[in-house]
Amino acid sequence: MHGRGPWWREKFDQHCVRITAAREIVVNILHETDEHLSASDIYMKAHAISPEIGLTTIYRTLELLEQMRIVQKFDFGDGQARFELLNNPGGKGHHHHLICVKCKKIIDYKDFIDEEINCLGKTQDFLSQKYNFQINDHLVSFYGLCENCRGGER
Amino acid sequence: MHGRGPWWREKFDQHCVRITAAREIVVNILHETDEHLSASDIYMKAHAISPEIGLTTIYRTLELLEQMRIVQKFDFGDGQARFELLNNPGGKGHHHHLICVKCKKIIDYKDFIDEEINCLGKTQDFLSQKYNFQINDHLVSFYGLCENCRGGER
DNA sequence: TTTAAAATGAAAATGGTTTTCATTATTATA
DNA sequence: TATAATAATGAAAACCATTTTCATTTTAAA
Ligand SMILES: [Mn+2]
Ligand SMILES: [Mn+2]
Ligand SMILES: [Zn+2]
Ligand SMILES: [Zn+2]
Repeated sequence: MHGRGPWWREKFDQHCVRITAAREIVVNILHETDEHLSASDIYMKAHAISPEIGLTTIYRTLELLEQMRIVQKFDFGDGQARFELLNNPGGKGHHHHLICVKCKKIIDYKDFIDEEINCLGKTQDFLSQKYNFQINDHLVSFYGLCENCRGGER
Repeated sequence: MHGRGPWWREKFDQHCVRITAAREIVVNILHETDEHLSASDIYMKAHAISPEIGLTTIYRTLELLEQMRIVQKFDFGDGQARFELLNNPGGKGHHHHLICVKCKKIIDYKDFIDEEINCLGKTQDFLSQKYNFQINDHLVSFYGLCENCRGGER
């Protein structure tokens, strides 16, 4: 059942990508947080662990991890990409987002997620037929104002 | 029923924002296209009409229009923001997107949109209660590979 | 070993977007 | 109408996340 090494090893192997110290550190950082970290967030955390790691490597690693479908990249509208692990065992699992447009607070939610996925599934099947698309992913986000930011705008 | 002037006039009035030539041109450009234009797309079109308009004004106008909820800003993952009119009479109306991650082709779809909106409505009501959020918008997008880009990857 | 390929960091370049600032246009006031 | 206050504008510069370049180091293959 269990392989030897971490869950993402086989994905590295499949893609003929080497498991280096820097890459391991990046995956671990993402594994240990439940925030949506930016490249420089990750850089700072990595730097605390291993100061010789460069920001460039962080960017390159994240792109690699994205290609291997180990991480997912998001734009929450604050001017920098943010990343989170995808399909990691014991992780949050697939979820959708609730985003405050003012303070950029992000809430992961799974309420009604099954209904949503079910509904999207139908649409997805239909669209992939109609437009001859190979659909791999979807994104559902709600935008608004969080409790704190609603203050002045009632 | 009908006011005097274009449909967006009252929004400008409400926000105490002046209707200037540049702003009118930007709205008209967005009105006449069914593409998802970037700021520099709009700049080029505006420049063809009225060469003295600066790119800065395009950016400022777009931000203003976004605040007034006349346009909606999107990130489709190609490194620049793209814009489309929101709630314009005779316009496309609310729709969702199908995006090719390779060539960045964007398809507007409304298939099953009612079911989707209905489903999302429930979630939205629930979330706004649970998290005390004022939800103003949602985004639904499918990501994948279009007909052309699927070629090598079957 | 020896050799080829992959990974890395520092520095520079890139490019979309924002800021600054001086000027011009519009509106409010006298 | 004249005058003052405010808003809008464009050019240039600054900003800043991300990418590219390039020389060096690490790793795997022969
Ligand atoms: Mn999340
Ligand atoms: Mn659209
Ligand atoms: Zn907030
Ligand atoms: Zn495509």
